[in-house]
Parts: sequence; structure tokens; C-alpha cells
Amino acid sequence: MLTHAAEDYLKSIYKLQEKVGKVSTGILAEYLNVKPASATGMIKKLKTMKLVSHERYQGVTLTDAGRAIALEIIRHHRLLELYLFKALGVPWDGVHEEAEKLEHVISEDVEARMDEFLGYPTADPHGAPIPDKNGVVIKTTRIPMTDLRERQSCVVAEVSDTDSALLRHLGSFNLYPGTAFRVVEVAPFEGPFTIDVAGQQVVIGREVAKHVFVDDVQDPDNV
Amino acid sequence: MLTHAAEDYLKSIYKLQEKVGKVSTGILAEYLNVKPASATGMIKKLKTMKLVSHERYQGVTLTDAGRAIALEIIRHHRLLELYLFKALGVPWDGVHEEAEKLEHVISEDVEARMDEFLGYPTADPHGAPIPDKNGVVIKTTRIPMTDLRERQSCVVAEVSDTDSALLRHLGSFNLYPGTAFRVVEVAPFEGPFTIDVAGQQVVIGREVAKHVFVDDVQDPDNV
DNA sequence: AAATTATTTTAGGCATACCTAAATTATATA
DNA sequence: TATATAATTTAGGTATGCCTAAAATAATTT
Repeated sequence: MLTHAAEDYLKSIYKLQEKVGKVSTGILAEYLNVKPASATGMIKKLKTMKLVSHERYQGVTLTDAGRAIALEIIRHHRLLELYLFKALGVPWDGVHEEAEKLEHVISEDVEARMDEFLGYPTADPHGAPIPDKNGVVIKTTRIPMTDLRERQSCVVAEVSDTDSALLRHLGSFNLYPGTAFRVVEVAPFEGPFTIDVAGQQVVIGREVAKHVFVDDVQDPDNV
Repeated sequence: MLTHAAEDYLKSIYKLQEKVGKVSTGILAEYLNVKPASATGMIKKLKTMKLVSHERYQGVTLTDAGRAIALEIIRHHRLLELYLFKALGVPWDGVHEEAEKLEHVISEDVEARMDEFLGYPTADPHGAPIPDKNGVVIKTTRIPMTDLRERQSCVVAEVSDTDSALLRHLGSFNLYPGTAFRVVEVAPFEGPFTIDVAGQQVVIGREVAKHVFVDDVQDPDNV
């Protein structure tokens, strides 16, 4: 069996691979809040287990076996988040931290029961896709909110799950996955977005908008 | 924060203190499946944290602070068992193992939500009492089934939770906490018990009966 | 009381996973 | 191309928590 630390490394390598492509030791260490030397050590260990490929100074890549484990952990995490949210009413800005601890200890049996209870869901409370039991992830188009132009409408698809304060902020405007909004105004010089959510006008700073991803972008009818 | 190992030691010391009174290093080590030398090491560590008292060769005792932590962990464990059983349908012979891992990582917030969902219960699926938030345990009379005599009736109060096969065996006879039965026959020379459970006659071996504790013992009406 | 047996503790090792500091290798700049 | 800078790896150290083997202490038997 893998240690929790090893599982966290595999999960992080997977996420960074998705986000930035090549995963260097330094990037990985920064992401995990450890020193580069520690990352080197774990990478060597994972390599002996054939879970990653690695050539000195060239970055890490997951092997098929490593990716399978990474996706399993991510599935645990996201199912747990949704379960805590729906079954126990844990606020969405708290589920990430909680799931982070539980993902390493939950059994496949309990996971399957939660999956059934939730009706085999495909996204967590932040809109992130839940890999299925075989590690298959459904990828959908996700446009950063910062790409939107004035008068476009769209639906929130996903938001970053790590910053609890950001989530409370977005929650206060009802900006959950599934919520539709329309861009009223984009202030010039990288300024904030004014949007219309269910008839209410709300100002979203650019730094916040960078963490919101949308779907179903529609240009105004009267062009 | 305490390590999982330290929490397990405190919990075990508490349980052994209840069961056998004085807790020696050897007994503790055996209970935890570690060597006596390892137990000595952890006892020293817990002593520096003022969670146990210990004089060389004299056994361990929990301090008030140590007992509070032990009861907190036991509360986590038993609430989790009941939650897994009631909310997710995990069979009662599986909840112990599962809770054993979860008890160290569940937050007070999630625990409070499970407690509310369950309606502030006072016993786990095996009949063991759930300490309240302040560490208060309701103690009730628990007579070993082996003390019963022919024709007495009673109600199952509690069964050992650690042996999964035993639990499946008892479950197959519906011998859950709350189930009433009547002793039909006690075979001589430490032999098995024949009991009547809801009209069905069932034979319970003495070794099994040692792990069943009962309540509400009534002598036959026609004495 | 002395000797044997059992229990407990000390001493020294191993693996995990982190750290800092120094050495190495790669990359960018002059 | 040589040199400065940045990234990565190696080397050596810390803490946890387990182990075995040997020493110390306590309990039991003769």
C-alpha cells in the first residue's frame, strides 16, 4: 500500500500535468509546500515503484499505473466533497479541506455507497469532474471568465476549490456551478467585471474572475 | 496535535483500564499488536505530554487530559460506526474497521453533523455507549450471557465489535442490541446455550456467548 | 534466601518524510 | 564562449514509531 505522502505526490503531479504540461521538481515542491530536495527524494521513490518516469533535470511524468492511482485519489476526493456537501450540509468552502484528509482512508466499499447515494454524479460542488471507477474523466470546455466580453451570457462551470475565502465570496453572489450570468461591463485596463446574476448586478474583481470558468457562452441576440 | 499512534495508545489505555483495571506495558503492547519496548517508548512520550502517569514497572494511568482525549476518539469511533451503518448501509461487521481509520481524521464539525443526522444517539451498532461531547458516558448494567440460567429472558445490550466473523454469526440469528430472547436450555459442563429468538430456536456456543452482554433479565413468570 | 522465570526498560537500528547546506547541472547573459 | 544565475540533486541531519537484543528489575519457585 502507498503512503499518504506518495498519494499526494501522484495527485499533484497529475493536476500540474493538466495545468502546466511539464512538471518540474521545483513546481511540484512549491505546489506541495515542501522543499525541492524533498520532492527529488519522493520522485526517486515513486520511480522505483514504476509510478513515474524521470530523467535528472527533465521533470516527472506519470506512468499508466501512476495515473490510475492519481485518478483514484482524485475520485475519492471529489466524491467525498460532494457527499459532505449534499448529505451532511458542509458548506462548499469547507469540503475541500475535509476531503483532503478523508481521501486517503476511505474504503472502496464506502465510496461505492456514497456514489450510489449521490446517483453516480459527474461533478463535485466546485464543478470539477469526478473520474469514474475506471479512471475515465469527462472533459468539457471551460473558458476562463476573464475571456468574456461585454454583453455575453454564460453558465458557471467550475471554480477553484482551494481558497476557502474565495469560495465564500463567490457563494455570497450565488456563483455556484450551474448559475447563469450576463456580463454588463468590463472595466478597461484589466479592471473588474460587472455582471448580472438573476437580476442583481455584482462586481467581480479580475483576480477573482481568474478562478471562475464558464460554459455555454452566448453572444447577445441583437448583434 | 497528536499523532494517530498516540491517539490509539490513549484509546487503548482507556479501554484496558475499563476492562482489566491496571494497565501494564505488556498488556497494552499485546492489545495494540506492538512489542513491549515500543509501548514503553510511547508511554514515555505521552508522559512528557502529561496525558498519562507512569512509574517504572508500575503500569500506566490516564490523566484527566488523557482521558478526555481518549473519550473524544472513542466518541468519533462509535458515532462513525453508527453513521456508516445507518446512513450508508455498511454491514455491522464492517463498520469497526472502517471507523478505525476515519476516527483520526474526522473534524468536529462533520462529527456534529453526523450526530445531528442520527438524532444524538447514545449507542453504536454493537450497543457500546457513545460518550457525549463533554466525555460523559452513560453506563448501564451489562450481564454476560454466560451468567444466564434456563428459562430467563432478556434483551441483547452489547456485543464485542472487533471480530467480524463473530458479528456475521450473531447477525445471522438476528442477535442485535435490542433483540429479546429467552434461554431454553443450558447444556451442562460449560456447554452451549439454546435460546428462543422470535420463536426460532438457536444454539449459541459458549465461546460466542462470552461476547454477548444482556440487559433486562427476567425470571420466568411461573416460578 | 537463592535461583529461576517473567516483565519491563534501555540501547541501538530501520524506514518514512521532512529539512538545510553544499555540490552539481542547466540556462541565460555579457 | 565564458560567466553569472537558476534549478536540481546529493549529502547529512531531525523526528516519529516501529523493531530486536541485551540489561535491569520484579515476581515466583525451590
